[in-house]
Amino acid sequence: MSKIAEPELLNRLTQVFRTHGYEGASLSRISKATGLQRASLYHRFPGGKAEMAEAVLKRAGEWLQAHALQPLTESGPPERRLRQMAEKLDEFYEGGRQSCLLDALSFGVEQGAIRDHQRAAMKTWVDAIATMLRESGLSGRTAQERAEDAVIRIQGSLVMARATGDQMPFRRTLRNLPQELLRKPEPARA
Amino acid sequence: MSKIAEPELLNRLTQVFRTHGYEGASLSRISKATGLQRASLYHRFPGGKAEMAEAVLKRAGEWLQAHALQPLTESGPPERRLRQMAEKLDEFYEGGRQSCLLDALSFGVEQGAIRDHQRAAMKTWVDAIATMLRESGLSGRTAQERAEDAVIRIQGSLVMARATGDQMPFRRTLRNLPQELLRKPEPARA
DNA sequence: GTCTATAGCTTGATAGAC
DNA sequence: GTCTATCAAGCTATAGAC
Repeated sequence: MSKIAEPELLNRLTQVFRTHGYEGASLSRISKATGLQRASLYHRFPGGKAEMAEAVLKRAGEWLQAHALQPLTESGPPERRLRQMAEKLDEFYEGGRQSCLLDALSFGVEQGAIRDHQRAAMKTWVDAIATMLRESGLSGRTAQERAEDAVIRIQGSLVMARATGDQMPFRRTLRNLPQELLRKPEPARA
Repeated sequence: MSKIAEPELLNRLTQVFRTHGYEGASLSRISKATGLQRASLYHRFPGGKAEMAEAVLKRAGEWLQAHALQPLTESGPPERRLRQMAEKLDEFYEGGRQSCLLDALSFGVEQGAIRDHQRAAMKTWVDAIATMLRESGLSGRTAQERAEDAVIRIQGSLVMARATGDQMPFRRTLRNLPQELLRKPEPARA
């Protein structure tokens, strides 16, 4: 009878996929984490595990867009906007304790809707930062490369945090991000 | 009768773990990739999949040490040594087409020997770069942070390459690494 | 909308022949 | 050292009661 609220259900699903990856996110684990039996999960997600992963990716993308990327489009000093993004990312990844779904779901997933969604999410993220950097006066190419660098550093520091159990590199990366992205471009070397 | 050579066996095992992660590396897939039946695999690795993963990690660590990190300790200009490391990493990760085991095996693996091995490997890698940067005149703290940054960027660019299918960010990261690591430290801002 | 029960396949792992 | 055959447990997914 009582229906578990969708947001909380997705939160718990997200947690499982982040921690165990796609193949490791068995229905047993999902069932235990959500408190729903297998059949109930299939009622909510007729497409099974793949649909659950898609829903989780979709929701994460929406959260990131609404909370981390949206501030980039607002007014105010560029550095401040980037700090707001960093703040939200720190929250999203729980200071480095949580993995990124774009990484966790990149193993053991055949090409299909999930992979398409991942690719699009990565592009959206990079584009949002690049657009903002261009508006701050950087050239198109520099903006694009630095935006990619930003996402690369975030992803890499999450990998390192997971491998070492140390959150410091992730937090330092977030802290330094605004200055690194906005620093004056150096002229090409001889 | 005929025994498959250990190096080639480990090559194929590595390939499977890199592509599918730990849980996705099923014995069926491993069997198909190596041409050995389940029972034969258990003859080589009595500890089963966990022992295979450990062997693969051990070998990858040795390769990295011998080919990518060892040049850092040799004589010659620091930038040249770093370029040699980058060259070997490009080879190791096949220009970004291959994942890092430290990432692939960080999902769905409980704490134990594999995790210990990962943590140690990450530390060895960072330390080798940091030592080299200190010898090049950077302060201990700057050297440590930049070494962490280097590994972070490599890992992150591999994640991005996998998510987008584009190798360019990975190659650019490797190309810029030497200059980024050796650049003159900026004085702290007001 | 949730449940129990179950189908059918795949998993990691083992026994024993050659 | 490799194989075939097999096991119990796990897996995803479904049927049908409430």
